[in-house]
Amino acid sequence: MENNQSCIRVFADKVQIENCRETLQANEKAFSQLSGLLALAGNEVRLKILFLLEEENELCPCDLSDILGMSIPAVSQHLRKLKDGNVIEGRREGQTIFYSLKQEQLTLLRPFFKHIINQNLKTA
Amino acid sequence: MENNQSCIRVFADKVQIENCRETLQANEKAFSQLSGLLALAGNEVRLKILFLLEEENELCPCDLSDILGMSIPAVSQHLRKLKDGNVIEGRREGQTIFYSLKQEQLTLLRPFFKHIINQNLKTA
DNA sequence: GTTATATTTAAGTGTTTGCTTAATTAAGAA
DNA sequence: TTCTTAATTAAGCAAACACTTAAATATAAC
Repeated sequence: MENNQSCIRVFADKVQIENCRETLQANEKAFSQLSGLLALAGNEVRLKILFLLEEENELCPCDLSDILGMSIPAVSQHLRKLKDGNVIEGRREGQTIFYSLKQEQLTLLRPFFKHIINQNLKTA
Repeated sequence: MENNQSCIRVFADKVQIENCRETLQANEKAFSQLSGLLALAGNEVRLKILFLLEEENELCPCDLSDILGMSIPAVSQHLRKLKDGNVIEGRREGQTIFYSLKQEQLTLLRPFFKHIINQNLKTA
């Protein structure tokens, strides 16, 4: 945005624009956090993982690899992102690590799961 | 996944895994569509645009550029993605194009907007 | 100890993303 | 028509993504 060729519209509502700017600023943190979560869920593989964890309660990378038909490292890297994003957590049992959804983000995620189920009902 | 070194766990629940596979397959379309929408909303700039359109009803690329503090082409490209994703639509008025949310996807989007507002209340 | 299993991490790579600047299209005003 | 404004499109590019294969880590079994 070097060359500010901003199209200063004649009819631009300066007050409205200023209000919007303030709203964004006031919610800065919320936008950043929420978009982060949505970006995580915005990957089809990760969305499936989240959905499966909701349905099955907990699953290990090995199972997910089988279910999703993709390599273990690929799954593991997705799980790491979800863990870093505070969406899932792992519990060790011997050599196996069981991942599950963290309660924290569930409020936001549940509508997605419901939506998927609903779509299914529509098709049926 | 050439070299199927799949860790066939001793305790793996084959029935569970098969059920999961079927669930994924049955909802294939829903996963692809929903992850597409979430990927759109998973970009901070686009999330802000969607939020602003909800609040202000409609806005033009020029206004959004001012509000977001980014170049018009950058905004325009985000709008295009949202339009291609069937999330927003444009209405021409002279040289100006006003974008607004499409009713269609609003059911899924509204919880996000509410969440942002709620976060704000918490902070205040 | 050695070996096997479950998982993670690291390095490499092709693809996608999101911006930039410049060119183009579209409508209105002179 | 020419000029200005609003918006889009195109080309280029750095950064992020999502996989791959190979190496490393961690626990359990022998």
